[in-house]
Amino acid sequence: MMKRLTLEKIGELAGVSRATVSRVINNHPNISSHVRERVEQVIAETGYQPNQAARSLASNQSKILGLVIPNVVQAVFTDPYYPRLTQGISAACNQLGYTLALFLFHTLEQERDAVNRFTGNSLIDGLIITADNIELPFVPQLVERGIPFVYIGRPTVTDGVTYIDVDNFAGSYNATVHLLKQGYTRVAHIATAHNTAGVDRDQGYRKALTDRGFSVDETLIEYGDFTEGSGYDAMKLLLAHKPDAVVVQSDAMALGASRAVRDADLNIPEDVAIIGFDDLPPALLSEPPLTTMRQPIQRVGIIATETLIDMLQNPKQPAQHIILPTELVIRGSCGTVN
Amino acid sequence: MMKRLTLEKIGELAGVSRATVSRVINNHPNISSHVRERVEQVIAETGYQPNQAARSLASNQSKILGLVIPNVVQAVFTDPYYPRLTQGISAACNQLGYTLALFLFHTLEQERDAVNRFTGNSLIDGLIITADNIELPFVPQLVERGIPFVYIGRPTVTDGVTYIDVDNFAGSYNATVHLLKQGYTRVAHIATAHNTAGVDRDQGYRKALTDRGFSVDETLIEYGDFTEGSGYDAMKLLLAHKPDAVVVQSDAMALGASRAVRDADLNIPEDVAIIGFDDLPPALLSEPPLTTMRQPIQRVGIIATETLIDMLQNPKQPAQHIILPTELVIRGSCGTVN
DNA sequence: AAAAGTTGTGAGAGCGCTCTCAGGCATTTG
DNA sequence: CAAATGCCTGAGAGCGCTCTCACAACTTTT
Repeated sequence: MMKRLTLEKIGELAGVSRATVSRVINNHPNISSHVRERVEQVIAETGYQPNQAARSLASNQSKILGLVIPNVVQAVFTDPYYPRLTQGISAACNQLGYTLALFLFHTLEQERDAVNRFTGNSLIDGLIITADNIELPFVPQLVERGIPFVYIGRPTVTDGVTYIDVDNFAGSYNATVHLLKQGYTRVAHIATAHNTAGVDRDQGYRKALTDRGFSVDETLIEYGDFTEGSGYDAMKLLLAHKPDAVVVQSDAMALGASRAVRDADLNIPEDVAIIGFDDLPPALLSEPPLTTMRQPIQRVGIIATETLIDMLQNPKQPAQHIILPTELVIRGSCGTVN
Repeated sequence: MMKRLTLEKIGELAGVSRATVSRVINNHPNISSHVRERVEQVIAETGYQPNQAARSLASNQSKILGLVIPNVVQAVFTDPYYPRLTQGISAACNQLGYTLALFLFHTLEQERDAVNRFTGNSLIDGLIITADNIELPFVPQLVERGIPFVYIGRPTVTDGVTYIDVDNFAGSYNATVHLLKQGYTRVAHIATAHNTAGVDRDQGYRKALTDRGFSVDETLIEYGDFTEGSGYDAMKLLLAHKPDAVVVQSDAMALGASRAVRDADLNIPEDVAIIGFDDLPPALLSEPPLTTMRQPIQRVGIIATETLIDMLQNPKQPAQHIILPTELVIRGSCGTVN
């Protein structure tokens, strides 16, 4: 157990001042190359690591980013969406020299005074907010307190908020068009409520129908909450109206829907074709494999992180709205391939 | 955007010194109650939050715990195990006033010099290490450098290492015994290699057989890697040897195994009974619902966190080995209930 | 009633870093 | 050749806390 090293000690060993060592570590220009080399050698030999707390205090930045996942209860367990997103964020953090702190809320109280954990205590430099279906009460508060953050998804109030989203409208539109082009005429929809992604996807579905000369039949639209079970229930209801295809707003619900179809002794895709949304691993394993609209989830995480760090380094720039495209992945459940 | 508050300013407003305010915040004894009240009132009115960096620097502890999940690539996406564990850890952190930092490794290089991120930079106070199947190269290094940590699972070298594990041996033993008691005579096993949990479960399976007078048939044992696909492959191989039941080391593999059974046009549990391990949500949704050995995953996370924080507060105590029990959850796939 | 112990508070020295400022030295300019 | 400019380095002042020490004001002991 060796003694704790400080800048001072490294400077002593290298025969320079603390300030110079600091410059070397922070890659300042205007350091003579032989001094830089000597200092770097001493650092390598001693395995010196700068004290983060002292750095934070002196520089007023912690190099820690916070990832906020509210509403943990349902989604996090069922859906590989969050792990995948986290994966992307973590990768970007590692690469850019940031540490990732995870904030899950387990009680309403924690959610309520969450803002205080991020305010004026120099714990985190910025936040990545993910929200599934409930608009967070603290998003406006974050704006008000001037905490830098990016939002994943599209918030209801977009003013001055930087967000990263996928093109939900186009994704749903294209999925629906794909089915229509195959000749399906009763294309149903399992939607979700209370979230902007769901609204956008719903509009994409409707627009596709009308664009291709179909009218929207409200009895062919049911709502779920992104869980497998809700997809099952919704499909049960839809089957009464004899759809020949269904566009589902998530893979998990699509899997539930196919379970309902099987339970009704119908076949996929012969009796009912199904298209999901997400392209998470379970989609591939279902029988038949699920056709789905792929979201670049991991990329969303990476871009969110990069965008946030960019905001930190260049404040005062206007809020950005980044929309990433989706991609239709055709597999067995939509009747195009056999 | 109000001015940054400091202890000094709060003291000024309350008419006391910085030291006294610090005492109030840290709940020191020997403060007169009227002073304490006045200070607390000022803090409440101003919304003052102590600067974490300064605290860390002065007190030499960051109140940040690190969660290390190596080997991300495969498991994290497929398996709700990690999200669930994280959930438990996060809950405990929130409750005990710690912040949770997440460390995922995305490259071998990151894994290799991970230790340095935790050493002598006062970033984290302690670590929670999870490992799935490969023994981490840095566990001995952590011990050597004196970084406080708890290990989730059982490490291969347990000396001086505090770990939290579930009773894998008993779980697997009891699952096997349950099938044997039902009258199944050719009970197969889908095991895993290179991890202590797998070894323990394998031994439990074998012991159960011999205890009840059966001999171990090595052709009835195949290996997977915890993924659905590997369970499918293993079961395909096993079916050649006509098992009438199978004990599987994870739910994900059990789901793969049931897919293989269905693909062979056999029925569960009539032709082959299945018992999984974990009791994660998908188990409930499979057809028939999966009988499984439940692990208290979330509790493991909570206890790991509590144990770690206890170690931080009381160093010098001996390493603890905590083993939590498992519980058999009987559903449709094992032929006991219809 | 003097000595000893308690309790509550303030002063002040760090913790290990960053960053401004000033100055030494070498190089360029008028 | 003096003056101006640029490059490199050190000194030193914080950043906002914690924690020891000292001491004043009481209370208890002898």
